[in-house]
Amino acid sequence: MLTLQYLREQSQEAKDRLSKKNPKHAETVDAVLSIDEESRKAKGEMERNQSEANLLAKKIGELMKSGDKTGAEELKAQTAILKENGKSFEEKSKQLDQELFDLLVTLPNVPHESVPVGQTAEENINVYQNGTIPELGENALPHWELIKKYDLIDFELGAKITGAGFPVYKGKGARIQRAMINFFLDQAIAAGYQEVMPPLLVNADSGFGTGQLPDKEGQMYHSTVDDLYLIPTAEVPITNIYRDVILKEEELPIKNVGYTPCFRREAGAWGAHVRGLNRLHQFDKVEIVQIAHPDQSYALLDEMVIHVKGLLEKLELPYRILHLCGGDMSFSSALTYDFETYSAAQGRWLEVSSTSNFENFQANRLKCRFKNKEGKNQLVHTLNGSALALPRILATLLENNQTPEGIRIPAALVPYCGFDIIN
RNA sequence: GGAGAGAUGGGUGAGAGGCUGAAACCACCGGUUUGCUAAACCGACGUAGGUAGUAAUAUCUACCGCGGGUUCGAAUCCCGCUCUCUCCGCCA
Repeated sequence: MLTLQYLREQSQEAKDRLSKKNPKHAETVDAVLSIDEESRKAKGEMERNQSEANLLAKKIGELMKSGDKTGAEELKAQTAILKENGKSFEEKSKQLDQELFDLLVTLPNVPHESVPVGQTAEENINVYQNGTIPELGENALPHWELIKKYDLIDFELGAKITGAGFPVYKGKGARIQRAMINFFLDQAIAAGYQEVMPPLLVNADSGFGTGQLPDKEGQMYHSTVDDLYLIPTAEVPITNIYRDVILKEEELPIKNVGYTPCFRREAGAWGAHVRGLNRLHQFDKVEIVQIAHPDQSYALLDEMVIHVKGLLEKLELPYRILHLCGGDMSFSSALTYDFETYSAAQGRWLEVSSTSNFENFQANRLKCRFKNKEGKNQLVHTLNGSALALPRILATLLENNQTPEGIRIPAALVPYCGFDIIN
């Protein structure tokens, strides 16, 4: 959620930048500002009224104590009208606040000035590419065929137990999952992240804190009996650790890493290109999260990018980094880099990480602040990135590393797997 | 699941309709003292929002788990909810 202060003080800049995401937002900004003004006026009236009532109540108290009952009764009569007015002022103010809030939550984060102009994925800018794309030849199999051939994952079995998109990993398929999780966690810990293992279900407050609610409710599994949501990413519980927290400046940056399964309904997203591991309802991901000083957040974003690059290079996978254009960015993000690996048998780039700076957009909802040098509470910046999401890494790894003898495991993973080939 | 107790500022903890935005103690911060450290003493010390001012600041409003209610006036009384603790039951 954008801060009112920013919209008031930099309304033109906000409008210009929001137009990169969608030109319609400029109108919303104007509407927000006009309601804000109205709301402040209403609050002023309400507070003056309340101030008068408080004063009278005090006087009545004094009269009662000195035994002047009739004087007290006279003043009491005067409070009736104030009370009546107070009610209507309060109602009006509440209504305006609600309107303001309802509009404010529809505004996405303001894109960073470097964000490319564009509406679709085609307009993202390829800022980096590394690794060699293997020549697989005629008989190369897509990962869903390889999975069958080597009996690594059973999609039908998962469909029987739960439904489509809930795979059952078996044998070396299960072991390589566990290996990747441990590898990714160890790499993050070595880079200075503290591991956390958060709950997999969250309440509505947490969903709001990171921006899943109220808008993207349909993307999460919802247990209505207890009003809890299955997490779509570890970002939600981990970032919400810092909800309603005032940190010390010297505690920043906070770096957390966590492995969790992620649950996504992916409503409406099913269609072409979702075979095999390309899109699942449940998948595993290691997520890195940072709570940062605003002055440092972009330097830390670069650091996160370097971390993710390191992982992909250790896995020996060809990848590229996209600087997302305004129209392709998520609601909460100010700047996002997507990492894609090239899955050679499918001949496609697959998104395996999304690494973003949210600036104070999430922090404003979370009320996560730090006490700055002037002793004032200031919103932190939040960042997060996948490091990494497993299924498409596995898909790429299987496809790119297939040989007549079997699937070669990259050296970095061998100690974690306990085997160096799947055959 | 049943019974009981509780939730107050960074922490401990008083307050039981008006003198309480909240005692006291501890921590933190600033200062005095000091060879250094410590101690002692003095002072400041919650959050959010509005208004005035370039600003330091002043002033108003709200907040004692959350949401309602009673009252001229609520941390304090009443109702609902959430959470914590203790005992019993069940249980990986």
